[in-house]
Amino acid sequence: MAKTPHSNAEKPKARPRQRRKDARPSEIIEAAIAIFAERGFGAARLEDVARRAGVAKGTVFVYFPTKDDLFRAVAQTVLTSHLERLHGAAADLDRPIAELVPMFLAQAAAVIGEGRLPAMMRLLVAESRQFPDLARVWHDEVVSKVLGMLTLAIERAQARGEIRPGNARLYAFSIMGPMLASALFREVFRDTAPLPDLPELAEQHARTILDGLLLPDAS
Amino acid sequence: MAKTPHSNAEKPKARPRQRRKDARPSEIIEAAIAIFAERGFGAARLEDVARRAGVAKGTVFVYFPTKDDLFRAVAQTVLTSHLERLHGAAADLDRPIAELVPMFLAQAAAVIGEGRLPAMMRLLVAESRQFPDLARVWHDEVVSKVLGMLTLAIERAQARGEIRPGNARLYAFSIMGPMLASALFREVFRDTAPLPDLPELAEQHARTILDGLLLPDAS
DNA sequence: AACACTATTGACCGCATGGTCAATAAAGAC
DNA sequence: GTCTTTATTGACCATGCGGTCAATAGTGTT
Repeated sequence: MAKTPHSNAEKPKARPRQRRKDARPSEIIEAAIAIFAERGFGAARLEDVARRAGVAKGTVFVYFPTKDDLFRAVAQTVLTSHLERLHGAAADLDRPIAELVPMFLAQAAAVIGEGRLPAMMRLLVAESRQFPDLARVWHDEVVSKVLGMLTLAIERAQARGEIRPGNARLYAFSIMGPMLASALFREVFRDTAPLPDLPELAEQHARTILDGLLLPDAS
Repeated sequence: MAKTPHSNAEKPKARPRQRRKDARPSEIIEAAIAIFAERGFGAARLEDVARRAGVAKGTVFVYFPTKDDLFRAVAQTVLTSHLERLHGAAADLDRPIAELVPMFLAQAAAVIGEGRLPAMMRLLVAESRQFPDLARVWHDEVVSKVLGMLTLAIERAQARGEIRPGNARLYAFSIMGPMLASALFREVFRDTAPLPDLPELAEQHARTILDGLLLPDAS
């Protein structure tokens, strides 16, 4: 961990102090998201968060009494930012499953591809033991809801005779699983492996799930 | 983090010292796997690892100069223990895909359900940024190989006209994704949600992937 | 301009824990 | 039994970082 030789050729700017009580929390949270995503919760230093937020270390503690509290705030922020998008998709569960699945997966690809959800997933996976309450909240607010929506849509389609009988919840796993897996894949192997193209995966997986891999036997 | 009131009604046994140079490393690694799995790398204390291995803290450092080294040893151990099983499965890539996929998924369900691979996955996901070299090794030794085998099997089946054309690597994601996702799901939500039954998922997902969700239109 | 209020600061503290090492005692040689 | 070797120990050190707080300086008020 060699440290830059400390060349004080120029001081770090000493920007004049500013008072912006109400802008601070979100700025600090934003910085924390970046730092946590980069180093993980345990290895992240609050001083780095502070610097990134353009603030002194003490200021962080003014708004978040504890590192844990900051992490909770981060999780909560990312969560709510995604909840809104989720509510939007709650409509049209009764459309034909052959339309719904591709839409669903394309949507998932978009969310995963752009936002900070994958990084948050990584953090939650990493810290689920240290913060079981956060795991629970995310489960109840996101995972369970998404899974529930999908399951419901599937059951309705089954009732309509569109798709095969079978455990609807497991079908939901079949549908979502590859998207989640590839989201984490991208996080973990970002610099190591060729990353799967999300929209392409979404599109092909939708077709696969609906029609199956097998070609009709032409023999 | 209240500490037990330190009732020294009985000392921790003071077991007589033993010298077993060659048995130590594996014992320590075993203990480390347990502790890391339980608390994560960052939060794990080497003293706990030592106690669990029935050894003094200093002894750990005799065999593993650094906490990082211990983690690497842990990752390496779990890796090799799974590599053997992998080689076994390398055979029969040319069997009909309709047999291969269910076998593959059932195998995956078994490995995930019993061993310490899910915990190791969690650790790797968590620490992939701190230990990019480990991420790379796991990718090259496990992920890439599994994906490669599957991809190859799929391409051959395509050449035989068994299954649809399409990006074989993404097909591999479609096949494995749900198993990986549910492995992590179980790790993260172990105490929070009803856990999907792995063999059942494997079996149903195999059928879904092969035949698709849609029923032939009987209208 | 003087003042009051308080957001902000950064030097400081304490603790937890990774890491060291001189002392100790098992195990074997004789 | 005595001696040698060295695996093992646990008290100890050093450091990094979470967390505190008296001092400081924006900002609005008069």
